Amino acid sequence: MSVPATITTAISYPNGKPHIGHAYEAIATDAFARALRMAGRDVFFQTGTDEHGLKMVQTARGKDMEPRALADEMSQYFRDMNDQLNISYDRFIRTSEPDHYRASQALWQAMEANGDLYLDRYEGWYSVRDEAFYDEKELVENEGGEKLSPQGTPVEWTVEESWFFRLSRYQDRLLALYEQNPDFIRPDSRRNEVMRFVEAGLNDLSISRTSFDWGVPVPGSDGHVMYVWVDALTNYMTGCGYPDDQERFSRYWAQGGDIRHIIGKDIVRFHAVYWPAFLMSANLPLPSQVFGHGFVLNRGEKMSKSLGNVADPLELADRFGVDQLRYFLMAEVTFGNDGSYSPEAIVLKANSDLANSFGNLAQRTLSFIAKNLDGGLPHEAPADVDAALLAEVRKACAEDVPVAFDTLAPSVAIESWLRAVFACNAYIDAQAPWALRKTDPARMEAVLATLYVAIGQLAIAISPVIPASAAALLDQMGVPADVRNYAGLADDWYAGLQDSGFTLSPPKPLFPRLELPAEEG
RNA sequence: GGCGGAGUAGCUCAGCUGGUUAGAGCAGCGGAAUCAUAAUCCGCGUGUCGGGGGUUCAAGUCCCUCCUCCGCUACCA
Repeated sequence: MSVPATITTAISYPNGKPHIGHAYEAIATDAFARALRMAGRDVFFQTGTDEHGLKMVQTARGKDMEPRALADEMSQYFRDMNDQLNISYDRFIRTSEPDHYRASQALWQAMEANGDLYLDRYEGWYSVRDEAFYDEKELVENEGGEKLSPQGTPVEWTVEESWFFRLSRYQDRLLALYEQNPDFIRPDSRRNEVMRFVEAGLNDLSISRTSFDWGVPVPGSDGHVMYVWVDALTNYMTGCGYPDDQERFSRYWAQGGDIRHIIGKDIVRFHAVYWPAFLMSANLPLPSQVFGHGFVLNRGEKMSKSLGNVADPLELADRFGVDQLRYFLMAEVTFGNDGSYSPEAIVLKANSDLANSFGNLAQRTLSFIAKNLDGGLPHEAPADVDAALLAEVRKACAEDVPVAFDTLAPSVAIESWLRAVFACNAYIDAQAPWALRKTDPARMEAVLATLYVAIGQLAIAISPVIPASAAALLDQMGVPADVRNYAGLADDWYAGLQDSGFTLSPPKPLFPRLELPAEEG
């Protein structure tokens, strides 16, 4: 039996609608999860929304709503986005759910039992708008002598009773964790940053609030709700059955298990420092990897509401196609680096790779078979060139692509795959079955059979990235569902398909050519 | 200020512990083919590898320095 795999996105804070960054993370994680399943792994893939905290309270107040009602409404947008982008999550978690309250409180009590929590006072200049305390020296004054935060928001001297977590105790254990597990934080640039941060010394962390009540209540401490990050991070374990479902928990959140968090580079510290410290304190297993991916920029610029360049991922998916968008983001952006997108870039990439190279390869091959063999499958009679092509395709699909996905390098996976696609196009041109049709029909069939197998392999291999299109193609080709995985690449499904008397219908193009967008106004 | 990353063909980027004429994709130019979604295939790059200096028989690849961009972090009290 293979080791179970747990993989998660960060949970999204739903005080605004999803933007392309949310879509990017969901798509990447989905591709990894699908690749893991294709490798035969028992996968648990979770995403969801992080609904507590002051900002939600304030946003709700602005709309004259209750926080919970706002969370209900906004969370749905994220669920819809996931569904429309064909994200194969096993659970969409909401931190407002009862079992999550239970998990958060159990974690809290475990940390408390370990002597890591204490009650103290937190005081300082607090900005309600920023939800943050500032040092005196960070403040600026306006003309009226009123003190403002660096962001220009009003601050007031606030004294708040707060629970603290003894983060300072965990410096050495965290550093040992990073040193013993070089892949715990990836990419390396993020790992370096975190290590420097921890080496510089850790302060205890304020982990409760009394100024609002939209959160998980601190057990046995009336008036306190948990700091959002304590409750947010716990979501990963909630979905794994913590604390009540021991069987499930030991399967998906086990010591030494394969547990990966795919998150944005802006929240690496919470996942790579606070989270393992909480878990150490509670005596629970740690995740095996935290991957901080980059941001997707709009034409190289960071998206912001004031610039008016916030992209709606569903609009892009509508316009260009879900799989086209997925493919673009996975192929064009090196995972871990920032990337850039524009409608032109999406169109260019989708057309050249999907429509022209791969889609057209399938179309020209399948329609040739449908026309010239009445849809009957061509007979194999492999010559050296045929075997060489299949060996190349198989290596790409069964070795290079899975390895790249496993190291969370989708652009590398796609590069290998695309090379194999190019090889097929070169092969069909060199073999020219349209010429063989009159001169050597048997050889023509051998060439077409070779291509049929190759195209099937390619479709299987790329399905984590473009699941719907790949499935549609495999359906057209009659490739059985049970070989649509990495093990199936070694299976001789073609012979079986031929024996079954399968007939190929005239194919329809998979990826319509996209139009270059007119000037955006 | 400290630490770290990045600066390679028009564009996006590969180039591991230094070693044949510095690579890929896209775009561009020329040709072939016509089965196919006017798609495909073949051929074509005189690139100061950010500037300068150094080490070495040999540096994009190591050292120093400078410039630009980015990230993390600390601070001017």
